[in-house]
Amino acid sequence: MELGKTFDPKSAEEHWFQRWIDLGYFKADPARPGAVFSIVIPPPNVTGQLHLGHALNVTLHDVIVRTRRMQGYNTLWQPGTDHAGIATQNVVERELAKEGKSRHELGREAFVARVWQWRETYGGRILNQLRRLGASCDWSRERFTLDPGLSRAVSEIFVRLYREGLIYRALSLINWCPRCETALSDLEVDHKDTPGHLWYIRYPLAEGSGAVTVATTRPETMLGDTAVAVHPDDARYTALVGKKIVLPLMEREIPVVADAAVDPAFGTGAVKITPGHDFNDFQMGRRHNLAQISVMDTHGRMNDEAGPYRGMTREDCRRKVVEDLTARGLLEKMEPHQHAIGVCSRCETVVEPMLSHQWFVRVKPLADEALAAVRDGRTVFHPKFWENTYFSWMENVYDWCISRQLWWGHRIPAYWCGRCGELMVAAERPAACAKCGSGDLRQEEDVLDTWFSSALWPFSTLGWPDATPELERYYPTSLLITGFDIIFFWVARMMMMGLKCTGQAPFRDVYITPLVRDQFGKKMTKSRGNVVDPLQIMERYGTDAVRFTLAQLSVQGRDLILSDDRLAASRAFANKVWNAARFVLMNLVDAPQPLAPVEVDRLPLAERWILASLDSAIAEVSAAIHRYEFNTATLRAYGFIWHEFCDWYIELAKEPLKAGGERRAAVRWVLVRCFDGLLRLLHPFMPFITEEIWQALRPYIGEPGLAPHLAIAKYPAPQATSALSPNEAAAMRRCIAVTEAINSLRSLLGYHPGQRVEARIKALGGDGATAGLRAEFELWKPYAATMAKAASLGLAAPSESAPRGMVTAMLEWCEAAVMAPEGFDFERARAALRKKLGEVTAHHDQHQARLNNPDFVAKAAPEMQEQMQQRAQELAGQQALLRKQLRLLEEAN
RNA sequence: GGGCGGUUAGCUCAGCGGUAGAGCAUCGGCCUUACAAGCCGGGGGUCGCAGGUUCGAAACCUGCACCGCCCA
Repeated sequence: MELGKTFDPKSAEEHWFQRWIDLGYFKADPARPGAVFSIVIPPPNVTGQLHLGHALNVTLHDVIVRTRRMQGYNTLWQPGTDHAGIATQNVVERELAKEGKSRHELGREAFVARVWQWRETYGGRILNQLRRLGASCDWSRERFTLDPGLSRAVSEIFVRLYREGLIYRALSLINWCPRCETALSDLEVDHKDTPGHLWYIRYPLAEGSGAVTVATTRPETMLGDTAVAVHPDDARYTALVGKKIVLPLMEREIPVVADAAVDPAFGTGAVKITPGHDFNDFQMGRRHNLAQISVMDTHGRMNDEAGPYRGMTREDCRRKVVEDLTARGLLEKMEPHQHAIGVCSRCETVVEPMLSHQWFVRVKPLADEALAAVRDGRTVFHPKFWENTYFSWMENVYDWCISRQLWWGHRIPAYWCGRCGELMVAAERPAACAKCGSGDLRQEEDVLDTWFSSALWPFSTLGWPDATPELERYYPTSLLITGFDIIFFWVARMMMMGLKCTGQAPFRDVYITPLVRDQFGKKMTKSRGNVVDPLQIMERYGTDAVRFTLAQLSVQGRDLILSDDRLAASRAFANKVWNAARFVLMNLVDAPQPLAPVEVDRLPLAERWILASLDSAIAEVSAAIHRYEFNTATLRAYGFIWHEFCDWYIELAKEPLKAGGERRAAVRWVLVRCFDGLLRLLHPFMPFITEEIWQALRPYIGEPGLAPHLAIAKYPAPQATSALSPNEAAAMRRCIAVTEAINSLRSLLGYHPGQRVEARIKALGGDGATAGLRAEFELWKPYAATMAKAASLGLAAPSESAPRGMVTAMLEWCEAAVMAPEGFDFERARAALRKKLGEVTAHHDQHQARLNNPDFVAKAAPEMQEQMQQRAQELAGQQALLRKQLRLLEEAN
């Protein structure tokens, strides 16, 4: 089979992915024996569209999963999506709005049906995009957080936690989004620094003519004030504590209280207390037994408690309150003031702290377990420093508000008796009230926070609470790969719930991916407009190149900056692999299928060298993947393929291929063995191009039980490491160094690339060194001669001086010389030698200075001193030779 | 305000106690039949700043500056 002149990523991507799926290669089978590798995908939001964060995340997943699969692990990669309560409900509501309808007109049941319909139509989009990246998930196991099984897990754990007192319902102050009309958890509120004002308002004392001035950023909430507070040690206000104040506009009497939480340095040191609309005030209110007054409704409009301001929006009310206070001379002043405003992370509406009845998880006991699991190393973060982030959150947890006033989600399994008001929490709807026996039961309207169900993902997807074979086999999972931004939202909560429900931490390792930034180092956000669409760059560069680039830029603990240059370089690499494959296949046209095996130990040096290099690449790449050092892994694979295999071995293979016979047969076998190995090594990073090439190469591979496709072929194992001795490896390094030196001289002397040159080398270090070099030189001389286009390449005796007209270059252990062409301007060569002499001299002086330092002699390790001594001598020798050569060149012309 | 990460060649990053590296870009020479998405060669860095530890620091410690992020 011949490969086309260029690789067509598009057709290969579509073709091979479909084949792999059709053949069921990614299906997990719990019954299969062997070590397990399991991983769950961070379920993307059903409303989601692929962004670079997903692309990176999925690429790294796939690299590991494909590697493990090829290594023979029983592998499960569990895919799916989450239902994204608020986001999805918003999308469908917007759709309805276009039709001039609201969800309330539709009613709950019809609306939910409509959302399901939306989900059927569009919910698979993000997963299809992940497939285009080549994600080798077990797609037959796709799960959705609202699936019956996963919903059952939600009810089950809800009831369990409720019975244990870890879930409770209470009237409390929570974050409320007036636009989404739902409660939010602390984590769903973003704090934005916003320029605002600080208003100084005079609150008159109930008795006498005095007043106290309070400073506030939210004057409209004064309507709900139930106290004024000062610091107990604040001498300015000691006399006021315990006095009454008449709250302006509302004309209500409120007390002045002393509380250590007041910052005397803020504003005037006296603050208004609004327990119904501020978290700090809520706490303070509890300490002082203050009334909690809510002055707004669920839309963020002023309610009856706001008296004359009833019906106004928060914003209008603020203007009116300020106006009224000004009119009464109670507004002392107004200053610009920067402060953090909480906004809904979904819709950016300013959230309102609101008093309401909600359901909460008592997090502390769960967090303690989750903390312990990371502290004692049951779960390990990579990079390790992310554990600090996890700890800091876990150590400062608040109870988690899990109820949402939405229609799309898991409806809370709680029921009220219509007759006696009894509350019952049960997985199944009770037939009758447990207390009075009435059949008039009403289910809680609220649904659960989406993250509540996501927290169960690693085991709910495997069938929990049933003891399924999947749960038995694949839980706990091996690894979680995700971004740092959801350590709190998701990782922490999975840890808590996993430990609570199963007694085991849900994953062994947590790899935190870098953050993808644009080429200017900026975070990609919709508002900046610098979001790059991965599908577009996949079209432009090919999916393999995009994947390779993302993996290559994944350095632990560093952000990832994506640029066109990098992508282009990866595409060039794919092209290189493709062309190398064409070369190999071109030379196999009439070869037997499979090739007859050869005895590795009896192969020539170059063959054993490249096979051993492949082995070391295999070892290093797989070790790097194992340590989650994707950058190291890709660079090593790249280096081997481009610089060892293509630059050297392919070039050296050309001559024996031309020669035919046994030499050709051996080289063919080595080419196939190397290419097979490097394709297997590269497959997890670039699955499509490698499969395409491997299919063409496959007939020549002689392996018992060879897999039909690369996707499930065995991971390459070292085979020839022992066939190359350390001495031979060093010999090849010397061969390469000599070649490079001669090529450098060729360039200096202005030779045309095709022209052959006369060259020779001479060992430094006298007769012994020359004799030592003699044997290996005969072995690698043909390689160096080929690679440096040398018509002749000799090894000179130490006493032999260079013939007239030869120009020399200095290596650490030898000098290499090339005959200059007719009419060459030797001044250029002298300049090169002088430069080299300068370098060597500087270097030598550096060593000598060190050796002359009495402290070094007294304190440095003896081996180090010896090493330095030796090095200095070598450098001195090189200096002397360079000077001699310079002299000779000057005489020559 | 507290914390975390970063600062090494024009760019993106390795190196993390003993001769400063890679890829890309750049410059010079080449269409040498696998590949010009290529080949050969070259240039380019007082390793953010200031102290300290050490015989020796890009690397370890302290402080500072700047960039980015998280939490309050």
